[in-house]
Amino acid sequence: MSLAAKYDPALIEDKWYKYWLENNYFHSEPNEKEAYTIVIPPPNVTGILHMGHMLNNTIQDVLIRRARLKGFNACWVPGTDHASIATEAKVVAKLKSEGINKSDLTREEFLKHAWDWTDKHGGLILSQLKKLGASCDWERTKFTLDQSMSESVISTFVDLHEKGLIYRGYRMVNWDPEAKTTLSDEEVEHIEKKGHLYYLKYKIEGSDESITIATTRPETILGDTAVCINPNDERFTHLKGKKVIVPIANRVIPIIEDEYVDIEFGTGCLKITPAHDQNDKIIGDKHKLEVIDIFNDDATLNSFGLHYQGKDRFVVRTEIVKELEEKGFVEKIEDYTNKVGISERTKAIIEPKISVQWFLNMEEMVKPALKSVMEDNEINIFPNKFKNTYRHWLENIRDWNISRQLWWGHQIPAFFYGDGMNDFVIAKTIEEAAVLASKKLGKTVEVSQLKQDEDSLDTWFSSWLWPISVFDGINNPDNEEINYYYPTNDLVTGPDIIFFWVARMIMAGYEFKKEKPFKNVYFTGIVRDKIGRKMSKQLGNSPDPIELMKQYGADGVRVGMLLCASAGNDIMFDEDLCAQGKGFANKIWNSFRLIKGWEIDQNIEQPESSAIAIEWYKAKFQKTLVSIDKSFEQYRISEALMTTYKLVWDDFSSWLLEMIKPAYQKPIDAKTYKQVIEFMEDILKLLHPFMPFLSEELWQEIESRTTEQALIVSVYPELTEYNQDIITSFEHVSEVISGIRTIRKNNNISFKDTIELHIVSAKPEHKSFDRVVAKLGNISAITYTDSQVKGALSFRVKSDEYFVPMGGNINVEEELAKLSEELKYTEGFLKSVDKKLSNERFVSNAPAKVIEIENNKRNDAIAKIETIKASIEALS
RNA sequence: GGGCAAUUAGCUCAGUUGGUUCAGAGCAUCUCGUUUACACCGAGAGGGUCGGGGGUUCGAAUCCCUCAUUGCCCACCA
Repeated sequence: MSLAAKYDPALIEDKWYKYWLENNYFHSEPNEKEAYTIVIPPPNVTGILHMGHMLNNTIQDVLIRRARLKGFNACWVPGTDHASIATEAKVVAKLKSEGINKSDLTREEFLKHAWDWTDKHGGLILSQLKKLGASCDWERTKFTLDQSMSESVISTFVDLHEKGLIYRGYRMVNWDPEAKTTLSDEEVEHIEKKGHLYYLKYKIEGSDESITIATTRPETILGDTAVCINPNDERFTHLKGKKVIVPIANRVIPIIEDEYVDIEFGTGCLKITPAHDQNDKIIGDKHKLEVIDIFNDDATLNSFGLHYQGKDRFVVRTEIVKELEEKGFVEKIEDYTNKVGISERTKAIIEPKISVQWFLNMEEMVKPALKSVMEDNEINIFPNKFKNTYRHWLENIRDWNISRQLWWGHQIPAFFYGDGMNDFVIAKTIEEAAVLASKKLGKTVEVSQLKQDEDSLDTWFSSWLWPISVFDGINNPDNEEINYYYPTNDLVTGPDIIFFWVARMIMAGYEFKKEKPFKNVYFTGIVRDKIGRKMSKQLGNSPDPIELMKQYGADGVRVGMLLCASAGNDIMFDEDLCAQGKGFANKIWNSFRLIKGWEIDQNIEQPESSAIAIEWYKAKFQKTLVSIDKSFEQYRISEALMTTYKLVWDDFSSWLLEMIKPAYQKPIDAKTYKQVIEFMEDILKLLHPFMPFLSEELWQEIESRTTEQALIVSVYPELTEYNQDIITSFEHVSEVISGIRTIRKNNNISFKDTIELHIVSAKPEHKSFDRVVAKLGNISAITYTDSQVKGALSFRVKSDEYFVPMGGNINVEEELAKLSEELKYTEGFLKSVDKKLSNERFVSNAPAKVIEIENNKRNDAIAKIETIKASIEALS
């Protein structure tokens, strides 16, 4: 059967993916082998594949496939995350487009819509991963809202509450007015925003005097309950104990003193709005100030907003400034840039808001998580630099606000029997809650008298259990699977979720399993475009991975991604690299085509050149194998790929195949052929993790295989001792061949014309490669001589000299010029080495080894100078 | 405001304890080549005072100081 001249991925990718699935190669069950486990960072259930996923999952698949080949029981657990706020926002938007308001629906009705949406769009991303070739154990696919996953979440909530770590608190939290929910501190991003600093005059009560405060948020004056000065500020000493009148609202509020106020900033005078600013809240609490909340949940003004009631905060800002100006309360307005918090998900500007929320006390939980990473090296973080980030966050951690005013998620298992803030019990079910409540109150409480908390839990409160809960290790703590697969081996994810997810998984691991969740964390870079911008929908600079795969093949895109994914750096993605990946696939394909096209003759002897070529390649392959292993150990995956790339392209295709290639239309000897096929097979094994489709295709093309013999479940090449001398020897030889090619090129000698080669060498130690040199240089005869050849072209490798006789038909001047330049360079080199060696301090301080090296350099240079001089003489 | 990282060829990056092969790789560029696997090819070539400046050392891309630029993280200054 003949192969097409070009590799066409479209023809084979689906075929092999189906084949792998049908034979259940991705599936893992606990057995006697050592486990190698990765849990996928679960993508949003309704999300679609983007370049970040591509990178992330390609790396995971590389690791998993490699582990499988290396004989581990490889298990890659896939799944999706319900992504409460993101998904709920999508559903709300969709309903809105249909004219339905969330507020008009009951919780049950809304959830019905959300599940419909999830069923319709959910899982798309998983099928996209299949296109990429991801060898996940699909039978294990989990969703964070699955029954068992939800039970895990609820039971850990109950557990933490029993331990006294979960509490309800009336606090200032981050409020997202668009999603109408609170957010954890981690879900708030800070961006710089241009705005203004407004200087507003407040009249002193019973006086004509006024005091000027500076604010960036003039609309909040309606919630002011004090004006604060620094007690040490002499400018305001006379105002101590007085009261001021809030403009427009005309409320009378006190002037208070607190050293918090920076005398230097603004006017040195600060308005206090405890309901809408974190710091003001603290000061307010300290001075027992009244709290006036002027906003509704959507950040429109409420009745405290007076005639601005019902209008949006930013509309009010503009309008109130106008009114203040008209009424003469504005002293001046300056341009001012400050940081504002925005919601990570909805991008809405965060409103600090005081409300009752659920919190998890992190103080104790942080300790084992810190220790395992920073002290015990139980968990390794790559790249190392993220350890600092990790530590800093954990050391400064604050309690985690885990409640969200959302419906899509795990409803908090708190059941209220009364209206009081603490009139609740925590239980896994409402029935259990009734029992508990009865006990607590000393009277029978019916299920019907209980009302469950409306709030849901933060999405991360479920995903932090992921490595445990996917193996049902919360509900069923001692089951076979959790014992076998946990702790997992590698976690591959982006550094942007180090706090959200990674740190919390580590905490959960120690809290609920008393054991780390994974041994290694590998943080990929963030995928950027080739000019360094983060990929985003808004910029439209993110290619569609599915389209890319159509264009370059999944293997091509995988290679393209990995080539630019150098460890520890952001990824500057350039589509050209996928083209390179595709080109590489084609190269491999054609190497195989060449081999496959040979006719085999059982009766011919193996040529000498082939025998030595094979010996050399064996050594080279082994050496490369060591280097690849080393790269993987350090998660230098792009390096491992590049090493493989060069092995295949340069060593295997350009050198080995050229060396053993039979003459045109001549057969190849059986011995060489057999060996080359084995080499090809080993190469396919190395390539498989990177390029699973192409490698499996060629593997099966070599000969027909049983299902047990598929490449995906074959055995990785073993490390053996190798001959370094032959590698060194060949390095010399390849320079010789290169020299011959240069001579041919510079003198327009066609490759079809044979030439002769004379060698002057004191120690002809590379003789064993002479047949190879002859073949690749198209040389009719190689002769060793003692003296320079007259009328010949020459070149030198180390201290050996090579002559191509031209029957005197050469440009003597040109040759002389070349030689004298080489001489000049070598003499200069010798001079510098001599200088070094004549430096007493160098000779007395440098280690013996270094001095020996310098001496060798010196001797080589001297020998070379002699040969060049001899050549010059021979020419002139 | 604090911290971390980066700065090496046109681009993306290696360069492990300072000392063979320390100035490298891949891509791109240029020249030549329709040699019988592959033009998604082959052969060859050019290209960097290792961000600037100082210092330590016999010796620095590598260690120290300083400046500059960029990126990221953290932080309640109105």
